[in-house]
Amino acid sequence: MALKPGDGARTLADVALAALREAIVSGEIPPGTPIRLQEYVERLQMSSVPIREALRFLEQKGLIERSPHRGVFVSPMSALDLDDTYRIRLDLESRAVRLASERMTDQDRTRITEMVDRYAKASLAGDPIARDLHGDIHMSLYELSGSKWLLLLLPMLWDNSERYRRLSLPLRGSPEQRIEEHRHIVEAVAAGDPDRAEELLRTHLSNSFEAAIAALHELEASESLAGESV
Amino acid sequence: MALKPGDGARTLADVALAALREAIVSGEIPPGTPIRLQEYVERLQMSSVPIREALRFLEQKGLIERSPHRGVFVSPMSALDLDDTYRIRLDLESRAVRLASERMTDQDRTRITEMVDRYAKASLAGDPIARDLHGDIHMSLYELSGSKWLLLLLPMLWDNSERYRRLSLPLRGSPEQRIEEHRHIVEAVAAGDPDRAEELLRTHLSNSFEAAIAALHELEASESLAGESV
DNA sequence: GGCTGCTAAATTTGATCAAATCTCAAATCT
DNA sequence: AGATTTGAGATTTGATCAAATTTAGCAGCC
Repeated sequence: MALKPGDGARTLADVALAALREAIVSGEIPPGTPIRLQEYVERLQMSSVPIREALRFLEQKGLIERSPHRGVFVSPMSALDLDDTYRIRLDLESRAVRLASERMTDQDRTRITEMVDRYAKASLAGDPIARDLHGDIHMSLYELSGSKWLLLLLPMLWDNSERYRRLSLPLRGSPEQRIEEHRHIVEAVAAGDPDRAEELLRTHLSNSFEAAIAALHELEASESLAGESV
Repeated sequence: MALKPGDGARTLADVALAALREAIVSGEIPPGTPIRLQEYVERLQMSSVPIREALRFLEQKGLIERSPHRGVFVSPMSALDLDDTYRIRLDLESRAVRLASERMTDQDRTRITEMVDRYAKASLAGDPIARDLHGDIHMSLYELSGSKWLLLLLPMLWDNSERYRRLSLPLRGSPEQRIEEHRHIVEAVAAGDPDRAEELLRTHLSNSFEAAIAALHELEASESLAGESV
């Protein structure tokens, strides 16, 4: 068992949730794949109850789709879905950084600046922890918005974006530009400049989107991704 | 049991979900109230398993909040939350009607126009079914957007808005204006005019927001709503 | 040959029971 | 007296087992 209750998670359902989310986001379980209870009972070494709770959660999160009495399936990926995800994310994440820009305390400023530093260091060193730190930065911006609903909605879109982003990772060049993009966004937020923060964020997301689209097309050209119609 | 699997719902968990959602949205269970498993086991005449699954779903939907080993609580309501909800809803629902405007088929046009007619009739007759039809109209617009993610995110915001809207119902005047607002929005969407559809929608939501704010202030003046900090 | 209906296996879904955790008040210690 | 510990009751959480549903294969029929 990779994680036990106590390592941040308080219940087995939380453990199952984290494991399933990671398996889906990483692409380990490809789109369209059915998630069989028995398989994860064995793999996660727990009964089906917490796993089923985690699946209900993930259903409303948009990562899986349920067909009653037939099972749950990893949500399909497609260029349309990617486009849909990013357009909405642009709207909401813009709002988030604007709000964050207007609410920053000194403590927030030092915390998120340090976070970017750690991310930069790990990314340049090729440390795989950089992936988590990258997520932490964006999550922090969501939190700093002070909006309950942005904090609920944006992680849903983030997780879906992340599925495409991981596809594009192998194709990416050096990390310097991406580090600078994050540093500049955070600086604008820390400086309390919503206009600049929003503009930098939009550019950043657009770049990220372009990279994902390219990776996706390359992939769709060869194999055809599982595309169950809902 | 109000609903059995077969009346639209395929599983008991769906039944529990519908019942709990309605109880929360209607205000029957006030904000801050703990939802005790045993109580709903008896009330819904089912074991705790499907109820727990429904609760996980509602948690990610934003209607309840969980405290591990302590229970789940109905999410608090506040002027800030109302404001947060409506601002995001304005962004996303605007996008939805714009997209819908560009995708309407003849079949869609007749279907949603008939829906507005039924809503108008029921509303003028004081038939309580009008409430459901009102929801159906907005849900249809979400669906017609063709966006998976809007269809996932907007009902979350809708449900939360609905909690405030129900508060404001007693204070409202005649339904004629609201009927016309919906008719005009749907006409603009059916006519394929995204700009006009968006503008009418924004006005409609703003009016709805104003009514809710007024009702909320009236209420906050007297009793204090349960306000657990998250 | 192709279609229909039946049976068995696999799987999801639900019920029941047991364990773990939290709450809160009474008891003990300083 | 005030603070800390302990223990009983309530509640959530998890495991196990049973029921219901779907699916796939196969026999029988037109």
